[in-house]
Amino acid sequence: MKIGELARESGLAPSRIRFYERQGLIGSIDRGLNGYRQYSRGTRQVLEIIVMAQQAGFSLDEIRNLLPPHGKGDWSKDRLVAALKTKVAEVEALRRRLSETQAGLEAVIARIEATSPGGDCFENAEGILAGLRDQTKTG
Amino acid sequence: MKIGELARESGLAPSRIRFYERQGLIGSIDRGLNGYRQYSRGTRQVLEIIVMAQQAGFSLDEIRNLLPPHGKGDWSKDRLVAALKTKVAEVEALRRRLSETQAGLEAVIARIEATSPGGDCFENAEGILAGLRDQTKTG
DNA sequence: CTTGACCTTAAAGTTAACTTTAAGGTTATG
DNA sequence: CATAACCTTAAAGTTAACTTTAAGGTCAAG
Repeated sequence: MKIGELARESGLAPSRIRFYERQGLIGSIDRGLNGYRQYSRGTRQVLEIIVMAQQAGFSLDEIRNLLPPHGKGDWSKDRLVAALKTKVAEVEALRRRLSETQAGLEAVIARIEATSPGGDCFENAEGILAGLRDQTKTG
Repeated sequence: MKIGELARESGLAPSRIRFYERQGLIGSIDRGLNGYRQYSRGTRQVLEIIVMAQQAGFSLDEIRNLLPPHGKGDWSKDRLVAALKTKVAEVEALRRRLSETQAGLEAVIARIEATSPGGDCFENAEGILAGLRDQTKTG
């Protein structure tokens, strides 16, 4: 399987696949006589794992450290679980912060909609500021 | 008030304040005879508003469009409310996605911890992949 | 009058995760 | 056999939001 085909199947641009190779996320694979990369079916799965991990919020750096050393197919279960748990905690924290942000924004909207139509800039500004500040401190 | 003092009060680096000026987020202000920037108290509030808006997920570009044109102190209330509502919807969507991600990660952790200690790489890999895929599609 | 803490500018550097470009070799098709 | 559609590489460009650097002016203290 050449890179173009892998690209079509995985939905990633060829440049992106080569980039992942340069970054050490996928091993440097076989080449044909012409120098073209020849991929095995497994590579597609590795790519899918990378994309999934990215969606879960892992950086490429983190993913590289989680992926098994090229050649050896062996994840350290403990390391993997630990990393996943850390990431869950991070996601959880981010989620909470977003909830606060959302509540804050909604409060600000309510506040603005309640102002008299002709209110001037800095009255509004300070109201908004106060609203946001309360929310971000409290929430 | 010179830039260093404003920086201390606002907690932002001087370079960051100058950067905001270059980006048109705060107006080009008065200069002393020596060429030093002279800030009024109001600038600090503008900076706080910028930071708050950033925390709410607005990009500097968006903030620039929300902030009143320099000199004129007048927000268009409707434009502001519309932008805030759009942002709330975006935050809401992101929050939902994070919930899914979190559930997915937790499911994957449970799955890994349930595997036999000697499971090999690609069995695990595919299980993880399947778990993540289910979650990201379903959730 | 010199030292150090400020201030000024323009321009270049940083980070992540890629993409684009330039320059060239290969393969399939009419 | 020409032409298009592939493939190769290294290097430079992209974006956001800044920071850092270089080179220099200003100001207060001793």
